Amino acid sequence: MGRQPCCDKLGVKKGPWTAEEDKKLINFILTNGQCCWRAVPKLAGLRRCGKSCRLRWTNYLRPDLKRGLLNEAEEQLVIDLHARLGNRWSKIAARLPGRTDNEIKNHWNTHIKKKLLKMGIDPVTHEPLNEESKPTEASSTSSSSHANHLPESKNNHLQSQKTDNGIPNSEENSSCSPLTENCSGDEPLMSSFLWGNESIPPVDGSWEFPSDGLSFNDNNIGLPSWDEDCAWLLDCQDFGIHDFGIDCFSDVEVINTLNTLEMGNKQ
DNA sequence: AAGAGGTTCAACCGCTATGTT
DNA sequence: AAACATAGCGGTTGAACCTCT
Repeated sequence: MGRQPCCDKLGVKKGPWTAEEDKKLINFILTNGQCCWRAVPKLAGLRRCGKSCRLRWTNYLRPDLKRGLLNEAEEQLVIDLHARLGNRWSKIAARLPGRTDNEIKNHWNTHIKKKLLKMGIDPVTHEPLNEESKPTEASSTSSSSHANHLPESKNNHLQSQKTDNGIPNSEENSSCSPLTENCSGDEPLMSSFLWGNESIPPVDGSWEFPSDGLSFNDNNIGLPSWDEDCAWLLDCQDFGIHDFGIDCFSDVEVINTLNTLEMGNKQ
């Protein structure tokens, strides 16, 4: 059809990003905001495809990203949402603040799939693998009644309940499932930070990022969305690792970003 | 200690959806 | 309405890392 490639293949670098490239991209986006990814590489002085820049930013450099493995509450939420939405990773990720679709997809394929299989649950249909499948020893520690928790999935998987705007109504069904019941878990600090004393992840609107741009939790910092106004970011120019727009983000966001940058600098 | 095999995850690719002209 | 441009999504890949023998 003669459609142009997303970028000029000649002279476009591929493969892992260097700390220097990361810095350039971060600096550019903090200065100019997210717009026109196709133009970003040129303007930011990167020999990368715009697509690659977008991916790097959304999956790794965004200041609001959480790092590390999903905790059990998040994992359970992913399972529940997957039961309703299927492999719509971006939709699932939209319900988990600070997590990316890529991260969730990877976690699903490497951890959750196996976990479900071990429990005798088909990770695709969320139904028991066979009528008489019995949970293994290991799985019985997680749940002895996981099947009871999943039936809702069956129908919703094919015909997910959606609100008027297309967002599935998970709130009303987000009952604490067997896995979640175990979520006292490995990361009590993280869990308590994320969900407070709740065993159910808060899937309320205040945590949601609008699809048209990042809007940090305005309940606590009252920042404009990135699309509304990026002027507040201008002071972040020429940042060093330790002056990365500290005031702009919540503590965790700042820590995440600093960690990201510092990790990058070690490469 | 070292090699083999398995696992993880960042990044890429191709496709689709949506917006613009 | 058609053609094109761009953003975003989901599947796949491959290098780095880990574990086992």
